[in-house]
Order: sequence, then structure tokens, then C-alpha cells
Amino acid sequence: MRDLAIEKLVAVGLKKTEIRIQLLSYILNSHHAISQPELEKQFKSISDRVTIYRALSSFEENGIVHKVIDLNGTARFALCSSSKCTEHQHFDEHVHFLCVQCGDVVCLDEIEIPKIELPSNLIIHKSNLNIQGVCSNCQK
Amino acid sequence: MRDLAIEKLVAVGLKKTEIRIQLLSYILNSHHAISQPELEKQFKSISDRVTIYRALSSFEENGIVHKVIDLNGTARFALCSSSKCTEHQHFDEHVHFLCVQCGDVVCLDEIEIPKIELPSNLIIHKSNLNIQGVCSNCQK
DNA sequence: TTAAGTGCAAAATCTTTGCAAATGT
DNA sequence: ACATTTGCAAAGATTTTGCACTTAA
Repeated sequence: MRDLAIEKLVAVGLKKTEIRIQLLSYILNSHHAISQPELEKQFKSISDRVTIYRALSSFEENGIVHKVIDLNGTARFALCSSSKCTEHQHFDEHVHFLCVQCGDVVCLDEIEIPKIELPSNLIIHKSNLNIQGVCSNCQK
Repeated sequence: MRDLAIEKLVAVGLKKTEIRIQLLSYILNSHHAISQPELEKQFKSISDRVTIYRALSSFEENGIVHKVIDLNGTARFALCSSSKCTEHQHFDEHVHFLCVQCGDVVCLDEIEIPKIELPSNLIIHKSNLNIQGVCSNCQK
């Protein structure tokens, strides 16, 4: 994962500093969107809060990750699917499931947001389907 | 609208103070979900910011309005459909459209979120479909 | 060497809490 | 009279900005 992180950083022309490598590896390692608070808790010992903010927005600006605001208003970061995301536009059209117990967000990549009939006077840029409930882990 | 606001306040046992009447009337008057910042701007001359916060959460606790976090993480408040919302559970299953130009949120009440096939190990509490784009007003 | 990234301090927001005064029932 | 509601001050929390120091290319 470390190697993949480095590869991604280099690909967009960012420096491969230790902190950014670790941050990105952590995001790469998890299959769900990581919340800002979780990242802070995870890395506060080795890095300043401000540095984390700046690293994340740098990743975002360079099309490595995208930011999702979950149903509670918490910022979360997930890997961009390389085929669809660019620096200029993030495609994040899959369904996000937020567990109210553990707070995890799972990206249900395989599930497309169904097309729905909207008033024709609206121009659609992007859409976002968030579902809240209890994940399988928390039902035990 | 003023009368309706008063009626709603009384119905749930809240006091009909001038500020709450005006706040609620304002929400009743608009067909879309009002953002916290808009409410603050609108009422800061007659009321303290803290009072607005408390009024809104009081409305929410009493099932008069529900809070939606939009794609930018901004809190917005919209009227509960009286038939479906209770103090204990908010049904907010319709589609929200956020205009990136003017920032307005329109509740597309008539459009239901289509049922989708989710992994059966997830328990669903509520879902939320947000669409971002340009509204008809801003296309002129 | 020099542009990007880091860390600390400080500012700007946003949200919550405590308490005394005011208001509605 | 009594429970709610309000306003102010103050505490917490989150996010942004400035600037000197450090690090990768």
C-alpha cells in the first residue's frame, strides 16, 4: 500500500513526504470513506492537525481523493476511482452507507444511483445517495 | 402564514413568542429547505444567534421541521410533512436539489427515492438523495 | 537551490452551555 | 406563580491563514 501511495503522489507531482505517504496509505487501505476526525486521531501523534487538513485538500485538488459530507455533516475522504475522477470533476455517484452505531461509511460501489425523472428545468451536475442504518458488524 | 405558524407552535405545546412565530413563518413561506446562514442573516437584527439555534432545535425536537445537511455540509431546515414526521422519526425520503449558483435547496416532494437492492446484511433507517446542479432561475 | 510541505501561533467560524432577566400561560 | 424562552458572555470545536523552518526534488 505504501508503494501505491507513493506512486499516486508522484503521479500528480506531489512530494512523497512521510506524513503524506502514511495518510494516503491509510486511506488506500480502507474500503470506506474515512472521516476527518478518524484521520486526526490516527495521526495526531506524528503530525499537526493543520498539516492533515492541508494534505487532504491537496489530495483533493489533485484528484486523488474526494470529499464526501455525510448525513451528520462530517467530512469524509475516499479514494477517487481513477477512471472517472479528474482534478476538475469528481464522480462519486455510488451509494454511501453510514452506520449510525460505529460511524463507518461503506461505499457501495456496485450499486448505481437509479435515474429518476426530474423536472426538465433543472440541470444536473451530480447526485448523491446516502443511506443511514446499521451495518452487519454492529448487528451482533 | 403567521397564523399557521402559531397554530403549529401551539399544537406541540411551544410558546408563541414573536421570534419563534417569525422564524417558523419564514420557513413555512418558502417551499425549499432554508439554510442556517440564511436564517441568521434574516433574523440577526431582531434576535441573537443562539436564540435561533435553540428555536430551530426546539422545532426539530417537536417534529415541526427537519434538519438536512446539504452536500456542502450546511444545515438546512424544512417543514416536516405532517402526515409522516413525528417527534421520534423524521421521514425525509424525498429528493433535495441544491443549486450551485444561488444555493437554494428545493425539496422535490413528489419524487420518491427509488428502492434499490442493498446487501441484505444492512438495516436501513433512512435514506437521502441529494442532487446538485443549476435551477431554472439561474439558467437565465 | 528552490519550490513544496511542515509546525506553531493566532484568527475566524460555528456550535454549545450556563445563568440571570424577560416573557407567555 | 411557574415553566419557557431570551440574551449575553464565555467555552469548545472546527477550519483557515501567516510566517519562519524544514525537506524533497
